[in-house]
Amino acid sequence: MTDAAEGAGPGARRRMPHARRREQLLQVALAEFGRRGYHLTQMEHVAAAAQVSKALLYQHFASKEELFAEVTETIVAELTGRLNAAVLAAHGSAGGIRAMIRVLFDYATEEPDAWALVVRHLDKPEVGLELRELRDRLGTAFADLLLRRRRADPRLSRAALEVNERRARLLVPLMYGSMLSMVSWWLEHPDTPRERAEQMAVEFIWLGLDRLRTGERLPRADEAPQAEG
Amino acid sequence: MTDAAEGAGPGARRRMPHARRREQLLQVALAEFGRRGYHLTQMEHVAAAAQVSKALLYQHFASKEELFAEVTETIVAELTGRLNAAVLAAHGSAGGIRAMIRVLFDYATEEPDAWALVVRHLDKPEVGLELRELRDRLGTAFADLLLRRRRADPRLSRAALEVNERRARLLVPLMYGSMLSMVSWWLEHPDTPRERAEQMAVEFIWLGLDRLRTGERLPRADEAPQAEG
DNA sequence: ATGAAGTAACTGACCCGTCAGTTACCATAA
DNA sequence: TTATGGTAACTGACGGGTCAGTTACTTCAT
Repeated sequence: MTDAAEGAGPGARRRMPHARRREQLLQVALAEFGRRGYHLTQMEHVAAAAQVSKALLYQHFASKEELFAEVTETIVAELTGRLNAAVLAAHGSAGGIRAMIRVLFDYATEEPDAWALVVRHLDKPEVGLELRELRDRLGTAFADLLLRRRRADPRLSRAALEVNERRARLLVPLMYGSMLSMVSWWLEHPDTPRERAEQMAVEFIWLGLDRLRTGERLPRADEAPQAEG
Repeated sequence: MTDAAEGAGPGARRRMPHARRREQLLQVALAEFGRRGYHLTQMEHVAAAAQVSKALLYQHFASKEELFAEVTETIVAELTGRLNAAVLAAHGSAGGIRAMIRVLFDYATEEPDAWALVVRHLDKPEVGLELRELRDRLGTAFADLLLRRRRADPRLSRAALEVNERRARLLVPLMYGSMLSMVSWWLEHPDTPRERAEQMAVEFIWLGLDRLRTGERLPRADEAPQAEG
């Protein structure tokens, strides 16, 4: 992006100030890690992609792990921030769902490498942990959003609220999984219009969420329910 | 399992016939790969876990890749088989959903290492592909199940059927993602009763699926729908 | 000239895969 | 039963390639 238009001259792109170089390296590293995953990415790949020697890379980052950690931290911070902002700005839970989904589609489109890192390359156990934390943090925030109005309702007893909370927490992985899965699917099927995919996800999740407010609602009986008790 | 009770004697467990040893090695390799993922698992780990030399391992499997491929192939075949059987044996789509979810919970409980391999360790790109194929195969089968009755309905035009099909395919990643995500979440929260998690997933997905038969149904308007058009 | 930006060449460790050699087991004959 | 030879299961030790991280040196801006 910024690197070809940087130094103006034809082959004269070298000798950047420290901070700018660091930024560039982070960007390049993100792309490499995103494309190949942690283990298949070598420090030399990153250096070569930045048209720089490996040693220089090590003057900016003490180790491969540190570089990777910094990259993922950036991603997680960015994505969390976007989602939080979107959810906070949205009106009610339907708007919140639509906003979250839109953020995810946007992010996956704008930053495909970062997205790949988030959803596919969990090979580094440490990162798996971090991402699960991200999911849980988002989940909690979202459950809070859903329950905000109910919490403010003075008619609801503390016990009833707790039941609601537990239900909401159970719904979180379902929503989260559907969203991620839908985005990934859509990326692999570009012929499908994004609007359709988004709308489908919103409605699917919204209907599931509906349970939270309307209470239990079993599958219709018109189709031989479950065979066993 | 069978290895401690095998040779009877205290330290006398060695020298198995070819086929049995091969089975044991596959089992051990599955556990190792499942726990550490492909790249962090070394052939020596597998050999050591089987209380055998690395060289012997290489007499059964030509390479690390081949060993891994054989392991994953086993898993995919097993899981696909179970799911297909469950869906075929179930009555209608509600039963099908419940059956699929039950299979997934069972499998994750009985074979935690295999499960980990399926949902977490996608670091080998090749395996990621295989698993996406698995998902697509299952998705197609499931969409077929859902549409079976509609296809047999002579009143539905070919065009109407096609719309249904397209909708069904869009729903597949949503269902698939929710199911996997719910199982993974439940494994991390053992205090939640499995029945609750299962039931929640069934209802969530069932409601989402409901769209397929009832047609479009937008989120309720009681909550300031979406902000923009 | 001074120091920061940058590199080529190098080191050490790790790990896949191999090979020469050893051990347990089994068949057949004395 | 016991000796003998054949074979399949098994191992220790090492070659060879790869890759994270280092060192000693050069280039450029001010």
